[in-house]
Amino acid sequence: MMDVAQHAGVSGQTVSRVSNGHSNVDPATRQRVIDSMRALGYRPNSAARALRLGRFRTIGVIMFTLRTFGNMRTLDAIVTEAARADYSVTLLPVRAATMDQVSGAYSRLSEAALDGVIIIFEADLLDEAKFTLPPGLPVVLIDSDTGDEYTVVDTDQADGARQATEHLLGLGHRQVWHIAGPESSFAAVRRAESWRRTLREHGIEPPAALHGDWSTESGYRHGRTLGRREDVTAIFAANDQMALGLMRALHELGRDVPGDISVVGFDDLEEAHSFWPPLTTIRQDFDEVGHQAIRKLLAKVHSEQEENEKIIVPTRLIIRESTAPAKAAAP
Amino acid sequence: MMDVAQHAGVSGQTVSRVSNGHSNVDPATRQRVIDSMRALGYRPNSAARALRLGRFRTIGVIMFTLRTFGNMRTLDAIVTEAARADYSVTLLPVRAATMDQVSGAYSRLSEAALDGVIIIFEADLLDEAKFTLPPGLPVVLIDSDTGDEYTVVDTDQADGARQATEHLLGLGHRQVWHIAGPESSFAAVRRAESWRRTLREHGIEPPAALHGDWSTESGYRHGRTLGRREDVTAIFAANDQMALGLMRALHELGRDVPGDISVVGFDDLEEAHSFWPPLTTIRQDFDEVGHQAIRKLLAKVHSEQEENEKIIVPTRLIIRESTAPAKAAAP
DNA sequence: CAGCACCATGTTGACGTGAACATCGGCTCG
DNA sequence: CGAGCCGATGTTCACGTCAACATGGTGCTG
Repeated sequence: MMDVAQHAGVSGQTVSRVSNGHSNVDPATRQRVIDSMRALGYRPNSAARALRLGRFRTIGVIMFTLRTFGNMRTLDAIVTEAARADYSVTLLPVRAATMDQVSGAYSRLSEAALDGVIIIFEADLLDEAKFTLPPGLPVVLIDSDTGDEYTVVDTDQADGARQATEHLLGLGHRQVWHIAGPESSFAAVRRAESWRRTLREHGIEPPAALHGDWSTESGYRHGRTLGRREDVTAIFAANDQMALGLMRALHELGRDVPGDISVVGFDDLEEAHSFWPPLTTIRQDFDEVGHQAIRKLLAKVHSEQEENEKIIVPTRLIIRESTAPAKAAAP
Repeated sequence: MMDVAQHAGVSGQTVSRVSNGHSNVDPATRQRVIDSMRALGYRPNSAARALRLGRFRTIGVIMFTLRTFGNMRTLDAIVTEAARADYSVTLLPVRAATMDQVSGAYSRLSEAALDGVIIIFEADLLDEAKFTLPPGLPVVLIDSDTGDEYTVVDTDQADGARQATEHLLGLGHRQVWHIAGPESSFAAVRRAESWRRTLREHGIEPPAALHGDWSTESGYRHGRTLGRREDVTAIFAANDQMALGLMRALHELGRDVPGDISVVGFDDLEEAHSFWPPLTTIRQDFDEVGHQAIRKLLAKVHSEQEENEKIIVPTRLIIRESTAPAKAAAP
């Protein structure tokens, strides 16, 4: 900075003012400084700036894996939204649920240059991790369980599962089976609970849920089982990938979708409309989740005095060709 | 830091030594300092540290979109590998190819606290962007075009396309059609070129490639066209998503895969093995790409004196059920 | 026992920036 | 025409850390 100042024949402070776009600088001087910055290839040192200001203009995102569609889309939305506010996003991966890993993330976290963090995290792991979150660091949780301890942005999983189930019931199906996600997933548990509740509200006793692990493979496995049962006519899978595996199993078993069995997924993958048949599913609004998460987090960062709140982002049923009215039942 | 020093009755320097794990500290003193750090909730200030050391332990990743499978997997690998070396990863999204966006990325980049950047970027855009890359910042390119200007980690697109094409020819198909990616994509162009070259090497004059935009939708569109042609028996799609859309179109047209038409994709999506039918495709080793990119970048960061080089990561044909021998041709 | 090496710890200063305050000159207004 | 004000610019200092050097004490060697 001093080099630029000398080159332009001004003081360092004036350079600082130009580089921060402050008002009280003579246009001629400003131009001279800008030219000098160009000439000398000056880049402000963000470490010094952060040190001086106590702010980093960076937020951290803690997540287990990038390999799921939902996490990726959420991250994408967060990054986009953060960039709009001129914040950078730093990724803090946590590989596994071991205590080692969590404290590893902690040591990185505690040293990281962050103004706040967004956590996309299965609930049960948060219990271990929360002890180690640096105090005073603003936090927003996405799709996770918590008391009033944090601000949470939450997709309306329950309503999505209800819509899926009622869609199938509305088509005349007498029972809806469910391929759930892993029991360790908060989202999966809520989808399963809502499915169960919705059936009961319609006077139907739900069968046992089959638990998968979100993978197509697990959907396929359960599909091999369900597909052999003549009484199964409607299946709600807790995500699109399991629905895909499920449909593959049904194809192999010669069961027609939707002729024999209707299938609903959850997520609305980019590809879902090109599955065979195109998949009826529940669309999540990841962009909105990311948007709200950043909005709330930055509010906390700037004002220090934000109440914790819970934001619910709605889901929407997308009807395609994998669902059809139930065949008339034998009287 | 001074608070901790006072609390432990030592000097700031000793606290610094403890916090950096330096050797020459009496175990008793070290313990006292650690206790004080705990008691006071001390966290080292990374801005000050970065200012002092001139290093941030952070690398940037510039990319257009997180919404493609390949980018996501590559990013995942980069983050994992960086974490292993105790580096953080900051995302620098560039939305569109407009000059506005590129200079926006530049202003963020030039102010960002980075030791180096990895660019996952279509080639033609790099031309505009390269002018604005801060000089002296170590750079590694992934899957992009360049002279010797940068170090590049590159998936062996050409060999993958060759394997796909030869696999189909080996099954007895007389011609292989190709649904290519957008012409603006370097990877797409190389796959298309290699497909063309491979056919010529086998004495076959390639038909015109059909250009999609990587989306299932574009695969579907071209599938509607190709599927109507009786002479088409083998199609190589430049990614799995287009292959998926293609197969949906073929199903709709009543063409059997692989009975009537064999299909090969590229990428090996997590879901590809559950497509209907399970997709024969080319697997890319994203983990290796991420690993090599980080390795090379950190080498540059640490030694300043690294030659630019080009690393080629191999691809592999995964044979599933979407390809079958050609029917015996009429004599 | 003198001399010296070595270890634990303390002191000083500089990294680059921007807020707060200081200064200086010109312009307005009574 | 002088007082006061305002805008442009300069000066000083502190942010938290760590490298380099300084200090003082302990123990070993010849």
